[in-house]
Amino acid sequence: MVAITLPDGSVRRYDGAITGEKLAVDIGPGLAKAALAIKIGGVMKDLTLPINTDSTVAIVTKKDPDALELLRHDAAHVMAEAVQELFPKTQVTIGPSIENGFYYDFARSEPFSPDDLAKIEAKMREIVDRDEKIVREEWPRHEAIKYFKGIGEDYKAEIIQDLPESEPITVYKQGKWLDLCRGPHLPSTGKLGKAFKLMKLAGAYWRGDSKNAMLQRIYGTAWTDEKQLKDYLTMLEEAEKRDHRRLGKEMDLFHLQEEAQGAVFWHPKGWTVYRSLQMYMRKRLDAAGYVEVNTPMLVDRVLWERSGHWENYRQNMFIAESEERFLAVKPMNCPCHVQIYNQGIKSYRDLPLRMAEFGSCHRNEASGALHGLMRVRAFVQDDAHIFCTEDQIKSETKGFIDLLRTVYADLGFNDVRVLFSDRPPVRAGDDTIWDKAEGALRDATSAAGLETKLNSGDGAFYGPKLDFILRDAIGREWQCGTFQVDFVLPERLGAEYVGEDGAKHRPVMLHRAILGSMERFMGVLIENYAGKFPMWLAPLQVVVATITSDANAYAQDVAKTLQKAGLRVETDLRNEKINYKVREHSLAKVPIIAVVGMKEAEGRSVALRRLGGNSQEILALAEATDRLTVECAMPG
RNA sequence: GCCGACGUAGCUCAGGGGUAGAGCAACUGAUUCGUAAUCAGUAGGUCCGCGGUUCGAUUCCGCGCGUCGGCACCA
Repeated sequence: MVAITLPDGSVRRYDGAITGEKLAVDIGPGLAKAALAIKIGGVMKDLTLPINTDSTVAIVTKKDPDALELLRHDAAHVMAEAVQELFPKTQVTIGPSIENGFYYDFARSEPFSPDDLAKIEAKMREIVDRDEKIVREEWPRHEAIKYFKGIGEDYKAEIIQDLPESEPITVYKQGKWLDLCRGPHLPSTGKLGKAFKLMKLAGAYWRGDSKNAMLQRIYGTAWTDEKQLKDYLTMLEEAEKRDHRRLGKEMDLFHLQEEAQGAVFWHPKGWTVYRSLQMYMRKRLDAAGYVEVNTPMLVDRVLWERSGHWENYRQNMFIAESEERFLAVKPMNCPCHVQIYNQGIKSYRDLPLRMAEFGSCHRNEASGALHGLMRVRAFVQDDAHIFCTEDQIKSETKGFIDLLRTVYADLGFNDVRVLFSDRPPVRAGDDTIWDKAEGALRDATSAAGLETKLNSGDGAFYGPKLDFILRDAIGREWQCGTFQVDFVLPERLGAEYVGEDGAKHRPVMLHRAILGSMERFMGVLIENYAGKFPMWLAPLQVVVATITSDANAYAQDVAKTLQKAGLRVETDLRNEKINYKVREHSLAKVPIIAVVGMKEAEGRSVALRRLGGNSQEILALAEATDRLTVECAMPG
């Protein structure tokens, strides 16, 4: 007797083993048709798997959110079959489901062309129409290796060889085609449906290692129905519209050019936003008890040797030479901050010392890594180092987390995730120090009530760290803030303080940034707001636009009044219709258009039109000035 | 760095072995208008760079540079 418990709590009993397929038929013909897989004890399995022990199960249909993963994995298989039908000498390697879709990596001597994607997609639709049954088989390991080697699938043979002995070797057949796969899969290719689309071609290293061969990856997206597919494609279009590189050009914020790869030319408007952001940060840092410093960009190699950067990070440092001295352009500010700390004798009464710098750093990033503002070679960190005692780690960690949350909230980000990275394989400092550092950070985060996810082995070479990842308006994640506990650098660079006991002690250094890189954060802000900055950040806050040239003098008066109140204002006195002006400044994302015609001039008023709205508010000039001043005030 | 695609006016893009094209923007003139494009005209090019093939290359081929999409990297 096998007792099967269904999600509604009802129990069905069978004499022998039962498959999900039969179970679904038993429950009803509708379900039988819709069934894609079965969850046994919450684990997704094939519908054809015999169940011979008492189990709690659920039939999975496309309504189940987990069905998407199954569907996408099948899409990868169907694509692989299509590719091998069209391009017989291609080897298949791996093809998982991923967020929003799937990919498959192929090994083939000739590259796929973008035109091939359309052919492959058409072939995939044929395979779906064929509605081939998908059948699972378990093969003896040696036979499987022999088989895959025999048909020239060396990568598959390698995968099998590396699978643990305990793992059964399973093969899924769909029609004449088969693939090594752990499963589970849909019952037939027809169940995939046609809400998929091949998206792009890319290179990818075998097993993700740059020492290995480069394979050809084809990415696709797949959904349970056409509407979802269409929504996803629309979302991509929207994301493209808010791409910071595009908006940077459209809004005249900045540009990049090849003579300064990975470095930003900030235009007046972009720099206005940048400066506003920086002024805001200074205000927050002042309030949180930081002091600000500024340190050299070019520093002799000997300091980097002492700090450990020369050993651990030289490849990414720009080097300069002068009078037989080797200088490095600083990739980080920490060693310089320790130099300031080391001037004079520090007492425990000086701690914690919170030393901030908008530090201009250069890192020689791989050319292929560069990406607009998001990944640059020259950038400014909102960096700071907190020198403190071990006892102060907890309260300083908490203080930092509070500050970070405030800043993110002010900038419109409320969804923040935190990763805890522990010791990396290559590191400075011995294990006792690492035990201490990791322990201290762990204690501090739990004391601050911070939930973290472990990111094993990803710490900085001098200490464990927290990474703060925020989610933007369209759901994308950006790693911005960081917090690192460091017992190593103070030691290497000889930082000390005199304790209450009169003896010398080592301070702990907490490296921390909230925005991370100013450049990158600007990119994140542009994309998050789609260029429609909040008033206090907007490069231009008000345009005073005239209806007729008779109002020009008054418009200039209005502009001057608003400017005196500290607002960023321009006038538009051009001989154009008001429609034209409204359209142009709306497209330029100016938050307020103050329209003035003769009526306003005579009554000393303005007609305010807000970005995104289509109504006007007529206010006396003095009142408009007061209100706008309040609205444009920086938070904090 | 690796794989692939791309590089044409300020911008977005079309074109193609034989004098280089559009829209928007710019400039000039007319229009003085009440909340998302007034009309007319003018000007604008090393078709990324260097080589090669060709009577002739912006177009075809090779190399280089850059950009884009991924991969790897991101202390």
